[in-house]
Amino acid sequence: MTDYKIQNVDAIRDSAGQACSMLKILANEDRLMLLCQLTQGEKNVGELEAATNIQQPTLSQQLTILRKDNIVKIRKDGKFNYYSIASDEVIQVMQTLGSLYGCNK
Amino acid sequence: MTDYKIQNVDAIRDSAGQACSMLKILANEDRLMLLCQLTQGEKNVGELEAATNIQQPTLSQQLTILRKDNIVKIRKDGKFNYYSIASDEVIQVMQTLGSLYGCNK
DNA sequence: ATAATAATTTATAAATTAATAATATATAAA
DNA sequence: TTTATATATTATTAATTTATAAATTATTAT
Repeated sequence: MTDYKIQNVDAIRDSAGQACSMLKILANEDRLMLLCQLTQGEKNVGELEAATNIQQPTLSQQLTILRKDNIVKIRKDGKFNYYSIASDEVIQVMQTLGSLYGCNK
Repeated sequence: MTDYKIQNVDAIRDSAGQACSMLKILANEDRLMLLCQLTQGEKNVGELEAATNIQQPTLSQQLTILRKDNIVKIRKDGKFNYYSIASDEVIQVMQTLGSLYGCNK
């Protein structure tokens, strides 16, 4: 190839890396469905199950992934576990996606 | 679980599906780097290689994926292939990501 | 024609993610 | 304290994605 000017490739890759780890988590239909629901506010697992038709163990699994990456936070109340979105970045991306695909309507 | 009201789950899943197929393509560090570059305008493969340090066959492979999903379009000029972003949705998402992580600066 | 440059394609192994089923834990009600 | 409900965890297999290397095509210049 010809010689072109190289400018702060590492900085760009670093940004891309950060954005990418978030996108990898969003890039799953179940998780996206769950986050869609949570953009409307806190919901417990049963509510999420009813709103998404995702079977319970799968749902719990995906919530665990979201929890571990600090995308959502949990609040326990009796035998119910309530989830809500914890990441401002995710809220913003979900907003953009919602306006493009209507997935948070 | 308790019984909750179910409303248009299928419609939401459909939206999530669409958004998800786009996110799956963005959720790769190399592809994201390339799209970052292309938000600045059309670039040929050599320029993309220099700007990203992605080795050429990998780069070509990822561009093929982006092309097949109509995320980018190609313009051939002599022995150079110029790429640019073809999807308005992707432009919007990249813009949001750029404002959050600075990856299109 | 031959060589050089720009880019793509193909193949394969390794790694990651998703799908599914079974089991376990925690809280509350009977 | 047994039972039911809500939720989480673990294990296993299947599928998808990524990484890497080798070979090929296309265009231009010599």
